[in-house]
Amino acid sequence: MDITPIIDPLNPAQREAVTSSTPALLVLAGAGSGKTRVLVHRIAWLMQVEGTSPHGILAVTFTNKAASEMRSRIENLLNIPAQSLWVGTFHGLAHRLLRRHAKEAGLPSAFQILDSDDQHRLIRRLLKTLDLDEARWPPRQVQWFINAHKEEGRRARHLAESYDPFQKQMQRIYLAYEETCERSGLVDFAELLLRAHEFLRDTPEVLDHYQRRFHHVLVDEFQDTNRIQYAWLRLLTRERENLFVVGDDDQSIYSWRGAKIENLHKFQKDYPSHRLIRLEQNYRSTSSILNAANALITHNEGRLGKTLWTEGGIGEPVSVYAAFNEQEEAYFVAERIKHWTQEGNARRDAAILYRSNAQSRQFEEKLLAMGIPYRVYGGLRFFERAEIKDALAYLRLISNRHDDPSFERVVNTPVRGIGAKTLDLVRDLARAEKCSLWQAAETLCRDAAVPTRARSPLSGFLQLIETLTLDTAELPLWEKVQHVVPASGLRAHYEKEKGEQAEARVENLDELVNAARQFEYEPQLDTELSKLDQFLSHAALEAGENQSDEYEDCVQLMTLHAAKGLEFDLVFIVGLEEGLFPSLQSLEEPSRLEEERRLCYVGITRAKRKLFLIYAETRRLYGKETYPRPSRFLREIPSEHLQEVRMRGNTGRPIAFSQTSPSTNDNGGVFKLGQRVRHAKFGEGVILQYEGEGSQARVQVNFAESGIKWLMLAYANLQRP
DNA sequence: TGTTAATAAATTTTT
DNA sequence: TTTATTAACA
Repeated sequence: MDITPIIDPLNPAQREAVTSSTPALLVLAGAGSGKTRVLVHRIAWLMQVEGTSPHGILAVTFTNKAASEMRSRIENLLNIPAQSLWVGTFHGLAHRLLRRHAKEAGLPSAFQILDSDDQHRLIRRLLKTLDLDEARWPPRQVQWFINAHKEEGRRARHLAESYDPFQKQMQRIYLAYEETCERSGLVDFAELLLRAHEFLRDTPEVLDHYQRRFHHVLVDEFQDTNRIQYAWLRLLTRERENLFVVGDDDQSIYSWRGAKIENLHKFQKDYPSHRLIRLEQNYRSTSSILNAANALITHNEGRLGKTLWTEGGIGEPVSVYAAFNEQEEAYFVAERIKHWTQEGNARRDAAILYRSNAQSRQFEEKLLAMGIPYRVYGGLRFFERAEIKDALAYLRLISNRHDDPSFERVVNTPVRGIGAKTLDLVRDLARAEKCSLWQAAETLCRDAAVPTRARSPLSGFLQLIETLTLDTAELPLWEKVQHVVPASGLRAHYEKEKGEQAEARVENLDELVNAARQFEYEPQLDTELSKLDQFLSHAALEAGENQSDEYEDCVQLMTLHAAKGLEFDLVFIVGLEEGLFPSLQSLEEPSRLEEERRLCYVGITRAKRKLFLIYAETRRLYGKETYPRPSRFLREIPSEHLQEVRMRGNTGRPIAFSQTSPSTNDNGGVFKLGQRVRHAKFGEGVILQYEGEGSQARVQVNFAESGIKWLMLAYANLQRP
């Protein structure tokens, strides 16, 4: 057998990892060091050389995108379909497991999945039912409470009795939430993992089966695993220590979502036979860029340690630009991108990375004004759109009458005269009888004591669902969807809605029919689950694309988080200011600050050829002018790795300067707007504006300690700090 | 029942 | 500044 295609494209460290005879392996893979390649080639090696059946391999990722990329790369490398291989996300695999063993795991066979939005709505409704004030028990916080406990493996009944009334109430809500989900046959994201874990843990014969079955378990982005995910991996591999993980502690940026870097240390303890291999050769960036990244990340403590290097050249220096304000920041970036494309480069190879989504606006405006096509990542995905979720809710009710969140969602959408009063009756009864909203509604419709004004629209709704069910019973999935969209009245409802968005909504509803049609051709999960139920699960588990116009050559705008795993020739990291990046909320806590630093590290290592680090001297934030200090991350990179740039064809005077004070631009060229200065008495500050000329020139300075003051330039004796 | 005015809040988001 | 939510209103 020819193993050269598996071995040849690898460097020594990669090769060591791929061919290791030790099954427990920790691959510390730096940014751009070829971690996916190692994973893919490892799997190929196991199958082709060690003769492991594809059946015996489990590969786990975090995103659907990563999973499908891995699968297709394996297929390309081996030139065979990799269907029998279990490659998927933690949630997808847990889902698969639970579908297979639904009964044994204590779930109804047609259980459905709640996404975060559904969960949030359910919690809000629950609070109302429990007659709790949302101001005191904010739904987001409740959601966080529940998910955090589930991720730690704790159910409501496991929580210790608390004397803190707040805590106590939270626990009660958690318990009630669990009951509601149970009754409605619903499972949230965290529940998928928790349930799968409990099931394996408590069902020895099944656990034994999977332990035997999976000869090798491989995990991507291991630094992002949370506690329950680790426990799940541990269960499957504890007997044979057959766990191969790839990760990078320096790129852990999701601890706020429960990711535990500690799992890397835990792995080392729990798998004593393991080997550790570092992938430090970088194939992405110039050494200028890597130097900056390496220097920055050394400011973090407790790292496993790693230094990226490259055989490639020095490349262009990393540039730092101090913009006057956020407008000028955007102008500068747009201008550079214009030159970049004029030099014959593609727009899609340029990216603007920011800390928070709100920052995208100014860049969009400038790019739009200059006629540069761009694409903003993030935002609602297809299956998360309100109109799509409405349609799915009808479909869910067709499949399962007791799906309370779906009932709530569409019982009066489109409006059919079922008001708050009527719904309260339904909810109260459901609560009293501990039954579903559907059952409660049925009972009420038979109850002569209920006024007809309330009864008839309600029974109309029940009738509608029954009719939809009957009418679509024999239809294939896509025709079911095609039938339900208009017959539910949703299409008409959105058609008569006004605004530009409404049109898109109707289009989306039509697109849902296409999505269903496409789904019909996709490979089946091996269950007796109806196609409809499979489609609904698919919709929850894979929320779909953000935007569609991927073919056009566009500048890419996204958050630093969204950029993880991507690479671009030209990268701008913008808004490098204290309080913005690092974010205000992270300044107090060292551990959160370190995460911000890792985020910056991730950003820097996205750049292949040229990197700009940009901050503004003045920034309008929440409608107020602020005078932030440049980010500490800039100071943490030694200046020999950085190069300050000024606007092209401009002797250090920002463009905005002439706009702000067109007549008074002569102060000897020493001071400019937004510049930091030091005053003997008032300390450090920033120049806001000035007026007058020569000996009459006055400047307004915002001092950190003393506030905003006007000073005569001639007497103030301002220094550059 | 849907619209409007006031008020509060304000990261990051793989599933 | 924008955005979401809520209370008051027609």
